Amino acid sequence: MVSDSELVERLKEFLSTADLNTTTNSTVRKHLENEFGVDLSEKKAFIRDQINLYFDSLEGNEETKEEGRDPSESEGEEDRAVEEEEEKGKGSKRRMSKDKKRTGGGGFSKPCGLSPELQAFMGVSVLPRTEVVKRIWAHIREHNLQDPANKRNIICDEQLRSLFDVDSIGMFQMNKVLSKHILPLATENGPDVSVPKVKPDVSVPKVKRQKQEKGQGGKGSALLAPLPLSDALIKFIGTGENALPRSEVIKRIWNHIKQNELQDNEVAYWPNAYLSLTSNPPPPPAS
DNA sequence: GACGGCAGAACGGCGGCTAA
DNA sequence: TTAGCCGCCGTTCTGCCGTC
Repeated sequence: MVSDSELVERLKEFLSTADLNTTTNSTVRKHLENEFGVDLSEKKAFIRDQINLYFDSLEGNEETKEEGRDPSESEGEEDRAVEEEEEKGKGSKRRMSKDKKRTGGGGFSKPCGLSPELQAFMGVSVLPRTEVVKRIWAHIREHNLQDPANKRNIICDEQLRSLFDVDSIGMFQMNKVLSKHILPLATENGPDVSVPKVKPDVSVPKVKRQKQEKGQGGKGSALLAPLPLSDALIKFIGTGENALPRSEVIKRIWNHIKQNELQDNEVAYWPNAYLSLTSNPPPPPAS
């Protein structure tokens, strides 16, 4: 087996001579696979990281070089490549993902508790969802459990059957069923009782769903949904209505501010206490 | 035709953006 | 200021489209 250090060394050598405008992660990986004569598909992430590190180090060098350069010459090949990509409207996702790289273990990287069945399978009680999926796929490949006719179908062995309770399962269904085995970790304040999101109609493709939702008011529609009002707010509104959309409440407050000339230099000096929803509103300040 | 790149499905949470 | 919306994150493979 090839060591990581050997991989990195050859990767750098290759990148230093390769045409960076045409070289991709997979061409680098294939080159290394040919060179070492081994399958590096399991090293995909590692190779990608090393390529990113290589480019990061290049950018660092470029920046230091550019300090003494004519600013008009500072637009390097990469900038032009980015501009070209933007013109084509392609690659935005990839660029965004690099630029907006998130830190911290939120989302899928958040450690989760595992069901007893999954614990038995994984050998640990806490793992991030991504790691669970990764390990299951490693198990699938190791035992050759993919349906040759349709590699998206997984033929369950005893271990997987104990998890999924079926003889075969689609790769997407697998994730769905896995969610039953991935549990929120208990916090200091007790178990995580966060309310699950209301699931959209999964029979409709995601993009179509989004378009439909936009068509029905889309963004901001939630702001138009009537919300129950506090006693103080009901008293303030003065019409007896006990539920109003948030936007309507704010509109009426602003009407009140304007009617009573409570705004000074674009800043409403209406004291917060006056708007307090837990106490009787004091009279507005005398002008 | 070969190849590269993207979309799509499934999941939950974070952070930026938006509207009033 | 605030609640909600939205995109992204990682992982897998297939199918489609564009480019050479």
